Amino acid sequence: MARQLDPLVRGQQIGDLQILDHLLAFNEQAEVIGSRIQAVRRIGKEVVFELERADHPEDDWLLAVHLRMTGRLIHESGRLAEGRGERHLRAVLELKRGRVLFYDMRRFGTFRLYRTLADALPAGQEPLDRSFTATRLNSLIKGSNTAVKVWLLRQDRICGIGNIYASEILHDCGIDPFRPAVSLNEPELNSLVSSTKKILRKAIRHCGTTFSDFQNANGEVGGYQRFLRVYQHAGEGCHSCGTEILRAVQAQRSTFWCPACQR
DNA sequence: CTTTCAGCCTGGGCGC
DNA sequence: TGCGCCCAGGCTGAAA
Repeated sequence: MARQLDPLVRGQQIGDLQILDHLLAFNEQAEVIGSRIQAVRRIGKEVVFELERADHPEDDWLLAVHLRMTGRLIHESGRLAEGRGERHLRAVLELKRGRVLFYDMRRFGTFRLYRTLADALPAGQEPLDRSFTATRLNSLIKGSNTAVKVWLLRQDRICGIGNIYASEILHDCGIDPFRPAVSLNEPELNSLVSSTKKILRKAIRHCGTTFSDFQNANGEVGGYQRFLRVYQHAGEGCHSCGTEILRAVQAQRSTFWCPACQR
């Protein structure tokens, strides 16, 4: 989403920011209006608009949008999209040319203004950085007995892995989601790192996963769902071995796995 | 420190 | 048609 928004809004001045949903609890519109969007990028799980303010060019403030479950940012130039209506429209970012609309059915999404880049950076390791290695993963796990699937969702350790990809990553590297994180040996840590990078890169390449209402910046659906091997495939045969895919609940989230492939 | 749980919201889908 | 339940790319705070 950040990748698609960037060329559409880069360099444009923010004319207005309308917060339509009080649950967003964002009241720093005055700080944002009038600044220029230098770039849009992803930091952790947030879509971040890097801002440049004419009166304080040395500051690099950042408007960060966390989409949570159902949030989406849709760019529109010219007339309003037909059919979409105002139903779940929560905020509008008015630009010189066009606007960015924030829709969020479940209203879990957040807007935040960071005053420094350091404030915007999450505590967890960025999994697509070169610095994410088996050695680094081992030191992050640091003896944790937490089930590896649950551990992968800890944003203060690794940032950016969500519930779909946690299951997909573990299936890809053949690791049982219930294994304590600390129990992984060196070859397993290595393959977990490479599967994490492989699955996340592929998902980004295909613009994410659509199974209900996810859309990208152009209001189009993602394309990764056809690559899902276990997520929401309970009861079907494993793509690799034919064994029935199982579903269980770990930490109030669904886990999907193949009991034969994943040890 | 850990794990579990309710809660935040809205809606789709299912069985009765 | 309605009702109750389960489920949903996330995360927080309280309790155990």
